[in-house]
Amino acid sequence: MTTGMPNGGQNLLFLTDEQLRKGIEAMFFAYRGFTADPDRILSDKAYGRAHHRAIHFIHRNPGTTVNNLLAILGVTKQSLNRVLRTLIADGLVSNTIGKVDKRERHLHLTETGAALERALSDAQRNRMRGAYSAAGPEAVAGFRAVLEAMMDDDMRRQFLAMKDKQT
Amino acid sequence: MTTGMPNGGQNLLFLTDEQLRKGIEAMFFAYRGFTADPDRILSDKAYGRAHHRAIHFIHRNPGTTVNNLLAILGVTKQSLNRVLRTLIADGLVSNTIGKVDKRERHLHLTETGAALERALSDAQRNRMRGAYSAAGPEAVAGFRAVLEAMMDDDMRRQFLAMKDKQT
DNA sequence: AAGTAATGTCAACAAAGCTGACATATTATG
DNA sequence: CATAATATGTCAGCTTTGTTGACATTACTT
Repeated sequence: MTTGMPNGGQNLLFLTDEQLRKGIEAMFFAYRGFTADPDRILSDKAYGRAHHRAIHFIHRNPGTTVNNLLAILGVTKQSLNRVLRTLIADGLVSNTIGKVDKRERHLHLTETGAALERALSDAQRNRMRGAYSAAGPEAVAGFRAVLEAMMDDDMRRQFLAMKDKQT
Repeated sequence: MTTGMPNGGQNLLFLTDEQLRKGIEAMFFAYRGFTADPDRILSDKAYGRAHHRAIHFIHRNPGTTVNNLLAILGVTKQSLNRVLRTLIADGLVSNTIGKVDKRERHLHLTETGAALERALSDAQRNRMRGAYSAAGPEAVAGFRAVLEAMMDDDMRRQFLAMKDKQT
């Protein structure tokens, strides 16, 4: 509103420890809300948050390789494999050998997988939509700006790369 | 951005599924950054994120009872007890019998506990401060508004109650 | 042909959540 | 006062999801 300038000096006046602490607590409580709806859906189906993340990013990056997914999720291949194995066995994810490089496996959601993805993301988007419209459009821009600035550099690159791909 | 008015109708136009999805992903990646620094500190000391949360909220609510802490953290008493037991055994948290109700135990950080709390929250505040000043003061207000709107009602009440207590 | 890369898998372990059962004080209530 | 409810602690067992380390297979690169 006021200046819009990247003026380091003035801003610091507002960043008391108390304010920063409230920001920290807001992240904590909000993240709980953020994951609550999908968690409820998943608990019926013997899947957990790890499955949700895999499904989400396979949906976002159809045909992604395992290695790419590992980089996005930031877990070990053993950990991801455990999740992926059940999703493939249950017919939610398909695994096709790469045409150019046959070592790679390209991951896609099946119809069933896409249906679960829709259920999960509908729930999560509903919450996000509610928060966005309660807070107003200016708030949304601020929200996104702070979150983006909070990421590690690597993650921000990942995040922005996905944006460029599919916006 | 555009108008600045609390116009409900227009806003919905901007809330495309894609935009909502980007918000969801921003939360995911930002939360990783948010916890990264404390996690690094804790991994040296055989403590985890659960210990961090307990320490944080005991610091914020000195003298809190176990039941109150359970409500804030949203875990079972068995789970909290495991964490609390080690913190007390290690001399980071003290446990005093209530004066008015002798069933209650009031929790405080010891000197050692407060020192660890400071290390942890310094790291986390530094990240938060960086994000805030990168994003600017308007963004901060928006960030907080969206996060608050994203919480479950119970959690929002907890969150605001702590604000009122110690701002 | 040898080395590197991508993937998968086994085993063992740890953190942190859960349920259920039960014990001990202490307080509240009929 | 006797009984019920509350606050806390603890044991045991189980689940999810992360970790290391080792090793195999296939395919690409040099």
